[in-house]
Amino acid sequence: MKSLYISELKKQIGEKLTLKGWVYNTRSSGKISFLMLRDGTGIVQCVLFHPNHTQERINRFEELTQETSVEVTGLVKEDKRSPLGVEIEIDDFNILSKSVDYPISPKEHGVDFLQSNRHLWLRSKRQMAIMKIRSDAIFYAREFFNNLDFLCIDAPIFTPSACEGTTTLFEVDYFDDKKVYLSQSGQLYMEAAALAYGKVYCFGPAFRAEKSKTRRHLTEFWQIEPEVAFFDIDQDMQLAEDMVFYVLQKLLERRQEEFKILERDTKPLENIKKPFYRLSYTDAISLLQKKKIEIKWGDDFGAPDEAAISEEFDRPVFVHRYPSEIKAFYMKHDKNDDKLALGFDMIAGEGYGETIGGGQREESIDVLLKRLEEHKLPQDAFKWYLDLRRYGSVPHAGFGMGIERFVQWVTKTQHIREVIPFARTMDRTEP
RNA sequence: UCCUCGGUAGCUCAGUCGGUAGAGCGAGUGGCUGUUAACCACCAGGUCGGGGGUUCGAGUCCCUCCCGGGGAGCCA
Repeated sequence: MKSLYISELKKQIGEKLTLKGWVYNTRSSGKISFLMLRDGTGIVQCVLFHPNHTQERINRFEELTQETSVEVTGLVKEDKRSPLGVEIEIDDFNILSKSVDYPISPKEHGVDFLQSNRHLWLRSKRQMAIMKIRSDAIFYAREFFNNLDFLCIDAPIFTPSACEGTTTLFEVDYFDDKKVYLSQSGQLYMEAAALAYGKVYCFGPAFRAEKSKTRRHLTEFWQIEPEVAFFDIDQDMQLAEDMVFYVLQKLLERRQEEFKILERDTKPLENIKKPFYRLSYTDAISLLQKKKIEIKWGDDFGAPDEAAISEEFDRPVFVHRYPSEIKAFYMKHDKNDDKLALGFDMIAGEGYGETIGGGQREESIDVLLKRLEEHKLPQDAFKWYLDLRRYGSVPHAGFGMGIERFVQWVTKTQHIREVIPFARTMDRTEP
């Protein structure tokens, strides 16, 4: 007997085959029983019409509790009532392993309970849809860079120092009383790689010991970080725009069904066109002041400010050229105004704030040495980084996109914890 | 770290003025020939987060600790 996945059933009408999976739910109505079978690729309804079966099999059907693993043999039939278009007329089934008192019912649950049962919560329809979109977002972001001949260069996770002095790092005991830190960004290493190979990117986890307890923060998240030699800030923003647009189009093409499960209205995403808006920091401040929001030049944006900016536009906005004082030491300053740094953030639409942060890096060793001093950073920790400016330095730029921030926006999910398989937050590291 | 909200049945919650603990869902049992988070009937299920205090009497008031949610700062 052929064994197949539920996602392939539409091409199998009239075939007799075996499906392996788990019980999503059962229903019965007198002489007819229904089994919703889940196998990770989809959910299909299997029908047991009692008059066609032995009493033993009908009794055995009663043992199909939620999440029992089971093997079902039957005929694939077209059925217009089914959302899938097909259903299975059961011949026989075989219980592989029973599931007793499965804690997650198909009804409502609180965030705490679901997070504690994340290992099981992942089996639900909604989580399945989110994970498929996440998987595709990663795949297509990588594909975008591969298509442009970028090299994927992996950055280390153990790092000797901070890439931004301000953020908090997780400290790890290394050998012989040595301390290392979990990487909060691959950027510095991508700069080295860009000067070696021109166009590079990395995709990996980032760790930040920020004591943030919000629906937008994780202590462990994944980001994709390209870096390009001879790029300036404007080319960098263009690259970010092209990447976001590319991934969006692919997701809209491939994941309509998942968006439907998530009840995500895709109109706002479909309406997004190139070019995205560009807004200088200075103009953004005026815009906020015009909206009677209390903010002055030199302040950094908070989450409500970002939301206020994004609601003025029907597509993502790049805010660029921030005051250098609120940006990292490695950012190149604007040659037209030294108070400005050539950095940008991309603010996604619909109230979802900063999704991308990037900019042009300082390539002069003299300027960089001065900056390290100003930021009170230890020079010896950045010795190798300074070498990049010693041996054939060139202008270069890059950015980092938090994949969870992106997926959260695209799926319009309330909590960022739902868009990563196993979330790590300030006070939760289980399961 | 600070602000704020919460912890009552397996889950989601209600519980008035301090007076002896409730619902829906889920589980279980029975019924129903097409159900889509099915429906109908019946039924079991409680250390009211922990500790202390006030009171004749505390889920309810006070103190304290623990746990969780949301937000600020910071960030992707």
